[in-house]
Amino acid sequence: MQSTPRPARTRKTPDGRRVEIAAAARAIALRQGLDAVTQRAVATEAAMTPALVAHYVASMDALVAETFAGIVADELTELRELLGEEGDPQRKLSLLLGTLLDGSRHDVTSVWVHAWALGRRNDALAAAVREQMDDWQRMIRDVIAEGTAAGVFRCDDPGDTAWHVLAMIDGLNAHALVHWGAPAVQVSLATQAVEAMLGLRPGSLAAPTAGAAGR
Amino acid sequence: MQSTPRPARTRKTPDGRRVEIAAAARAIALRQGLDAVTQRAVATEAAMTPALVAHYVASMDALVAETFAGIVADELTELRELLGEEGDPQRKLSLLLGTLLDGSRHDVTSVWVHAWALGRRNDALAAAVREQMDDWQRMIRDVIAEGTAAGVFRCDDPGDTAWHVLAMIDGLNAHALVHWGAPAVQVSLATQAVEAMLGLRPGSLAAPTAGAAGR
DNA sequence: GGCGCTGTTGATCAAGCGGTCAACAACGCC
DNA sequence: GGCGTTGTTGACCGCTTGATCAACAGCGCC
Repeated sequence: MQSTPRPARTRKTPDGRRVEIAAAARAIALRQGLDAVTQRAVATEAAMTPALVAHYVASMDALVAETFAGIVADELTELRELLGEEGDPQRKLSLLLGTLLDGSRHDVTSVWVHAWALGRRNDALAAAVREQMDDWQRMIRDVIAEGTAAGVFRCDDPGDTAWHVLAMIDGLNAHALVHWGAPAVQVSLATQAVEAMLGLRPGSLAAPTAGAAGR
Repeated sequence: MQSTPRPARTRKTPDGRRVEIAAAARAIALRQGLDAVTQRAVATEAAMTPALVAHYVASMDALVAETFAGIVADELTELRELLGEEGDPQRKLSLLLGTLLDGSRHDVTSVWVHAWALGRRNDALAAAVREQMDDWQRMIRDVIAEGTAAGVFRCDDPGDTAWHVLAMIDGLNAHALVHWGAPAVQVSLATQAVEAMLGLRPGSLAAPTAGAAGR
């Protein structure tokens, strides 16, 4: 009847541990927020010792920054793949709005909001936030530029407009975190707004089979 | 040569102390962020003992919530006064966008972002956030409703549209916190978007003597 | 089958947090 | 001028955080 059955110390490869730590950090960030990514929380989640987490990570600030970057970069990749299947710029933009505003991504939005807040005291995180925001803006800018090149959109500066569209999406999602408004209304109004910014006829960006694009 | 000249204990009225504490908390929130409002930080700022802060405050969570509510409620009052002088709904809305997007309120925006993040673990703060967001939405809704009543705006649901406008403003300001984009471009695009949502002719919401409205 | 490289651990540290409490002392009242 | 009310204080407590380090022990290699 051994009271503490000796935790059966297992020995794994450094790369394996690093993967486990990253996965645990990501799970915690999505479930409880980026500020819950602490040495001990990650250690518990990954079933290891806090000291081991510290051993594999330069600093907790760095781990938080990497976790943030990983989450939002994957989200971007996912969306790029979804949009890649669509050729028409209008439908592509419509799909983008519909997907990002469908209310199924509260966890990622929470990570964004926490990152903006925590970036004030975590330089690595602040840098990662700037980098990821730039990546997202570029993606939207490319969609818009594609449309203007095809003569479908009319827009002075696709870069500026992309920033605005991104800010609108982030603002709506951040609000949804506390206000839980109906996604459908948001998509409709956002679509109106984007149509105006791109010189499109009202209604020409109608949602494509709304809700079909699962996460 | 007294080493510690005995801090000369002063005795003030409870109300006076409460005011001092509130002022210190507000200063810290605006200067360093809502998460820097700690017992010790407030005590240092207000030149008193941490224990005295604890004595006058139900809990630090409550103080943080009150500090947040005070800051953004004052901001709203200020804006209401500014808008009250203007009679025309179009110019009122234009003034609203121009003022809130002039880039001079990073400190308050930071407080908003921190509140969204911290609200997850501070129930009192979360409640205050919902309350203040509702107040802001009502203010914008009234401006829009005024315009629709006058037959100038065309809008299905002023409430929904107000939520959208507020989200857009918050998103743009949150972005400005890390992206420092040019305010002028933001105002221009936001104006286009709002015009579309209110069935206005492009250009009819042109900024009124841009930049004239000081803080 | 033993040895050593190296992954792993528990103990421990300083710092910072919110909150409590008995003791102190300023100020007004009688 | 003494006294009591009450605002104020320092010394704590328990807790959580990130980080360090000597010591331990798998696992592969010879």
